[in-house]
Amino acid sequence: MTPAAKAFDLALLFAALSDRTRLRLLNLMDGREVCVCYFVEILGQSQPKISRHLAYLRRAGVVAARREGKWMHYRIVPPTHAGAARILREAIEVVREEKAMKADLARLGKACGAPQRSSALEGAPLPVLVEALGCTAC
Amino acid sequence: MTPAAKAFDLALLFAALSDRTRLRLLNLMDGREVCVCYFVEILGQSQPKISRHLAYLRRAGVVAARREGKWMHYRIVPPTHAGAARILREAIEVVREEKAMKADLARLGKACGAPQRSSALEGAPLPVLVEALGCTAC
DNA sequence: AGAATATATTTGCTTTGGCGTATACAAGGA
DNA sequence: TCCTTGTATACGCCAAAGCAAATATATTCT
Repeated sequence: MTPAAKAFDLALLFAALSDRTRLRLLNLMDGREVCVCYFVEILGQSQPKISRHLAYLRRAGVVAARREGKWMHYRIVPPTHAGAARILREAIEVVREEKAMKADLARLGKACGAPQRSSALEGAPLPVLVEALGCTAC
Repeated sequence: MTPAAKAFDLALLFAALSDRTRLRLLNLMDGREVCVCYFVEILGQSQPKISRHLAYLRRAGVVAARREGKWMHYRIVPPTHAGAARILREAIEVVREEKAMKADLARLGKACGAPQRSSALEGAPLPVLVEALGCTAC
């Protein structure tokens, strides 16, 4: 059996990708670890809604969470299934081309580097590039 | 606006790919136009179920149908959205590696070239490579 | 300990989607 | 025209999923 033929439900991965909010979250997490408060601020959607979609992605094995004090950081964890990993990468690359997705990333950049951070984000830990993290899951 | 940034709902494409039966259908249609009766025979599932999933794929813009007498032939139609087309191709290539998908294709080959075709398929039109069709949608 | 903050989960509701069964439609043959 | 065959759709049911609002949990601060 080829390594790519393991018991992995690809349909489940596609289900995880089949929601616009989740695609936006993945786009924001591409290459960096992000704190929940940024998602809420940038997507402009309710905190429970964001949390629910993050939980969905976590159950699907697509993201992992790390707690730091009262903050939760989420990052993408590439599936061990080689084909699934290819699909996930391709999905994110394609999605990134959308105007709305670029706008999300721009807002993330602004929220971080802002001269005066948004009041809702005072004290929030900045997103960190995943390469800079200890490789807990790589 | 880049050509890849058109109003195309990628989440909808992923939803179309998020069902195992639909992935099996797409795998069988990869590169060829197939008659519904083969799907029923090879997947071993009820004809209404097959038809419903084909209708779903058609609504999602992923496949097109062609009538020939009482037979309906389905084929994949690559989305005009370049990114969507890449994702669809990648999905099919990954899915094809699964053992069960290879078995489906083997059964399709056998059902066509069989010395005595299965009784359920007597008279059914053979699948045809898409390159051999008039390019009605390419 | 008590209050405040960040996040997660539950509840109740609505929509979507999958299935089996029954039925409708379309085309060809007798 | 009737009958058969291939395919599509309608119906009824149930599970999953999306949402908003409320509540629970975890952590820090005072």
